Amino acid sequence: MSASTASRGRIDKREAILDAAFTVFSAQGYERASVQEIADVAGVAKPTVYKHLQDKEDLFLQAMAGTAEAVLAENLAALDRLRNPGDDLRAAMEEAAYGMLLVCCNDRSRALRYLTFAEISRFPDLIDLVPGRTSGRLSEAIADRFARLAVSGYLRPCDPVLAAEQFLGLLTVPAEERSRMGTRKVPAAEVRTISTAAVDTFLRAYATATGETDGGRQR
Amino acid sequence: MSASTASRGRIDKREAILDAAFTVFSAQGYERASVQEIADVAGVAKPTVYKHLQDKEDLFLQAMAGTAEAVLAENLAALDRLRNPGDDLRAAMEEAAYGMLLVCCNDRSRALRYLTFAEISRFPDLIDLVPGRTSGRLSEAIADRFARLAVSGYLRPCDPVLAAEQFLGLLTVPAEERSRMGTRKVPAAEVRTISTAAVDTFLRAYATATGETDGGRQR
DNA sequence: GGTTCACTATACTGTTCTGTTTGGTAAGTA
DNA sequence: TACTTACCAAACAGAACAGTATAGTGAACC
Repeated sequence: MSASTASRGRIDKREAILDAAFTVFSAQGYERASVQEIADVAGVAKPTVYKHLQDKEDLFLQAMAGTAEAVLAENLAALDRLRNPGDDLRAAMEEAAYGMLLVCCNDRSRALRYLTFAEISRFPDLIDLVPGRTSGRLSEAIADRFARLAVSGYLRPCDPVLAAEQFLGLLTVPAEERSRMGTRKVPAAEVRTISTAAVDTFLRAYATATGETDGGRQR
Repeated sequence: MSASTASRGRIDKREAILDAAFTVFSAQGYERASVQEIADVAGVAKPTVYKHLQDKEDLFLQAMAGTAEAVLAENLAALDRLRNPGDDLRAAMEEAAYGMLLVCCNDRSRALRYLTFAEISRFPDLIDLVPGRTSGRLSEAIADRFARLAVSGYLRPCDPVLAAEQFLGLLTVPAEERSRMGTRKVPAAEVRTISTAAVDTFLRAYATATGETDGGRQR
């Protein structure tokens, strides 16, 4: 169990390096982050990093792409609650919204967003790599759900793409505002309140009588 | 009119330096930006920069604070249209929304936002300096307007702070999504469409019969 | 036993940057 | 004329870092 014997796995060092890279990059930014520190955090020597990844840029892009993929998967999992809304559309939307907002508020997701903003001008490839695979894809997926709901008569006829973007706006902006740029941990109860309010506002604007037999009012 | 004779103003070199600093910082990021390049862009020698500003950090923070102040002023000017909504609340909101969204979409405003995200972890002071003075103050100002409108019976009773955040979400998220991280110039007509849609959704959710005698429907 | 492979630790090269210093120029004031 | 103030261009010291090279270790395989 000594340190040297712990050179257990072989190939998964690459994973450890990419994880450490995302951690260090998100804490320090691309320029300030040093490959040596990433190696230290990964528990690996610097030349090992260069054996697995081409250079610092490659390291950064791979780490970002991997994290984006993971965050998107979490969001889509939460959204899946809307695939079979059942007879209570509001309840289904609230669950999905709460799930997605929890994902958006967690540290990794926020770090990914901030890092993308930070480095987009130096790495234009990030456009397709990150927002294209997270907010963009998520927005499309929500639009798909809304289109179905409109066809089924739960929502009034509307542009589903715009509706999806607006829904995300109702959801994320209040949460982002209250997190004070990630320095304040938004408590789960507040996340719940925000997502409930987002669904309420959205349904007041988009629900049909069919979809909201309770009349679209709440509380 | 030679270059040397152009050493016209004395004190406004500071202004030129801060302007150049914001330009270079927003293009390169804090770490990558070099003081030498900022001096070149400002048309000034490097030691002159250090005569006016303490060090690179000071240079950065002053440039950010100044830009934040300017952006907030533009936003508040657009919002002022809501101070006397007149008898057509929808028209007033559309004008205010369009004005604010134009500000949010311009290059300087976007650069300010992205730079803040980028450097927030290295400069925690930015929290009070930038979002505290732009989105935060703007959100408060909108909440003030909404509170008045609710008291006057134009909007239904609601939490004005949350309503303001939601309104900003409806407005900014669709625009941000379509700008593809600032790489796509959103045409003015699309900005108009987005702001109209934001107001429409907002009023469907928040307007009273008093406020929208046309029944809250449009098109 | 010998070879290969993945790794470690350390050190080196070349570059880049900050912040300062030096020496000199031009304008404004007494 | 002498003095001050603001500026310039160039060079400097000190530090940091990317990426590579060197030398050595331990396990797996033939």
